Amino acid sequence: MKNENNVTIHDIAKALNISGSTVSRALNNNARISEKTKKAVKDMAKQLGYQPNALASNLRTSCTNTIGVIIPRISRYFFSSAITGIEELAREKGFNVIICQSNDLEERESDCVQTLFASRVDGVISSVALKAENYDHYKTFTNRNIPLVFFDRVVDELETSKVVVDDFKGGFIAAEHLISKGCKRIAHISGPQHLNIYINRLQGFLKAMRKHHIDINEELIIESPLTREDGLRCAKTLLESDNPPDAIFAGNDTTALSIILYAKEKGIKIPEEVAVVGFSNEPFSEFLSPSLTTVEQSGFDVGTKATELLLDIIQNKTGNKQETIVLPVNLIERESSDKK
Amino acid sequence: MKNENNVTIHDIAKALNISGSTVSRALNNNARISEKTKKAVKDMAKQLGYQPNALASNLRTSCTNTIGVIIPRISRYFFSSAITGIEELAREKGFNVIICQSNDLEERESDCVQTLFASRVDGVISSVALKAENYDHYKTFTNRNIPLVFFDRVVDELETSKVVVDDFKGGFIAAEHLISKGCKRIAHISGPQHLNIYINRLQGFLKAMRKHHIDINEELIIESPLTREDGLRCAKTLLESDNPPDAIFAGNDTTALSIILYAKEKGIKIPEEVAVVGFSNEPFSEFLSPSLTTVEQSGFDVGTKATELLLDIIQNKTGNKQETIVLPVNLIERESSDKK
DNA sequence: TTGAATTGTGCAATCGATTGTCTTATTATT
DNA sequence: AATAATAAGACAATCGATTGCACAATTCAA
Repeated sequence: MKNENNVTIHDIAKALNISGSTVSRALNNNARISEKTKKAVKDMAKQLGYQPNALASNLRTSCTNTIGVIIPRISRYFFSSAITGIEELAREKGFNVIICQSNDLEERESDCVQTLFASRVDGVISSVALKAENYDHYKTFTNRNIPLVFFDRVVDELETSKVVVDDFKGGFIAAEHLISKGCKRIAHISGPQHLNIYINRLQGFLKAMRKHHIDINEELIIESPLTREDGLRCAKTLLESDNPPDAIFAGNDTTALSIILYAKEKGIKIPEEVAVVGFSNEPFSEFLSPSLTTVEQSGFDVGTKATELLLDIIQNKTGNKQETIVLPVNLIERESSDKK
Repeated sequence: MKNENNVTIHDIAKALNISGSTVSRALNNNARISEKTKKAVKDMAKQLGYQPNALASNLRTSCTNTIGVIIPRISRYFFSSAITGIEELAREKGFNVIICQSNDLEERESDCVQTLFASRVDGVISSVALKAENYDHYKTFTNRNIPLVFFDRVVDELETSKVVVDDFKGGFIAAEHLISKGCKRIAHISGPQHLNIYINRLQGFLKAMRKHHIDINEELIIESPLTREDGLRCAKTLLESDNPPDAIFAGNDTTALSIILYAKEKGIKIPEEVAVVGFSNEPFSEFLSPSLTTVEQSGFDVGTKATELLLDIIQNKTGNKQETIVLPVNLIERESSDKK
């Protein structure tokens, strides 16, 4: 039917016999416009079906009301829930969200930065790629004073605000839980040690071990990219050794999954022979058999908090405060560690 | 360091002592500009670190190189993989993607439409909300000739191109598989019958039953919103009846999951007492115990195909061809139906 | 009554890239 | 050599909203 929707402020102006600038000001509730005029303008706008042209406004004000998000992959539950949190708050505040996936690759991440920059986003929320070791591309934002907030996988060398979960505590309670179950030889499959989250999980783990005076066996702490495949390698290494551990704290649920599958295949009993704890509470962890004890972290909360921080910087020009917010974690006890 | 990046085509023009229009045309490879000039312009652009201002360009050309996506929820694997497919292709072709979640609610979906429309997207890819029964809000796009492509959950009353998987065949092979395993009393938990995908799954199921001359018992076909909770209700209804089925084909994996959990709790053996087949091949289905036989559908492929279609309409102005593309499905046989 | 203060609007430039039309330079045609 | 045809580039308007400044109308004080 109506094919045209090119109602501009000038159409409103013409209809009311006033100027475009007055219409603009009226719509923006500028104090210099009388209430009477404002009402007239708004009524007419509604009547004509006026839709502001964001493009024009953006060009003039050079802000796009859009925030960019860079994440490793959207299909991981933690990240998709973070996005849900980000979107919900952002939309409520009138911001659009553009999402880019790095696929955990440095090069892709660099592309994302370029894309978002070219889109003139007003701010960026990011969780860095696993395989990135150089973060210079983020300077595209920081050099231009485009607000940047990291979450979960954060980078210390970049001075920005950050939102993380309490990985240290997560590692600590996971280890303490296993200790309380009577485990003595506790292994930890740790993630890449250039990422703070894995450093913290490991440190929390070590702290619990020391607190309870349990020997820390270097051989039982291995580093892994924490993929499904490498999890299998780790499982093999640990479970087929001469002196296997009686518990494994895996750096994430995916690795814990690999261990459970491997143990099942080899007839190794979980939790009797080896107890397992993961990290993240991925949706599948509940349905595994045995179901997986894991440390829960809320992607949604992390996303929401990061957005809150970012919008504050954008709207209040608070500058990069370099705040770091730590959100709580908690242990979800399930069968995989349920030794009597 | 450099805080300013306001290099415009006019800066390039000034540096080379030519006009802005020439620079613009040179950068766009316009035929009216000599190769020599083009090279000079491009070199200077690089040298000055020129970044085109998409806002200005968008305003002038009134196309934003952005496509909008409306999905029920990003955290469902099928949809997040669809998005991965959409994004990958879209970015490759120079388009940005804005994602909105309807949370399966009609009202939210309507909001998404408004948001995307206000963002002046060049086209939209959508999978409709489960609880939507009125699709008038989509006319915001169709009335304005904004290309629209549906995927998976499509709406027949709207005349657009569509991408679906072969739900009919999926239902058919699922049922035939159960029949081949010797099941006689086969139940089907079907989804909302205003959505074609669930109609088709049911019809495929019925066809297989008829083909193999198996009685279709009305009591064994129940409709459900296919949530985790309602799955439990269905499990109860079916498994606690006087004459329970020996197989259940669930409309999705979530419902199949509920059945498996319920059966486990009640000590009902799967697949011996009741075989179960799901639909979607959600990531968790592989790890369930017993692992779940299911019909695989590639979200990635669906997303890619939908994007292909949409971009074709946008770029070639092919109009709404009302093409419907059907992608293949295949059965993944696992333990939950592995009767000997 | 006059000048100052206040209030409400209009004018016109602006954001940066695009594009129809016009101008000049070059080449081709006869 | 003269004209037509073509090529290469310049000019200026344009997209639609915003905003500094100018200006008119109204109110107020003295």
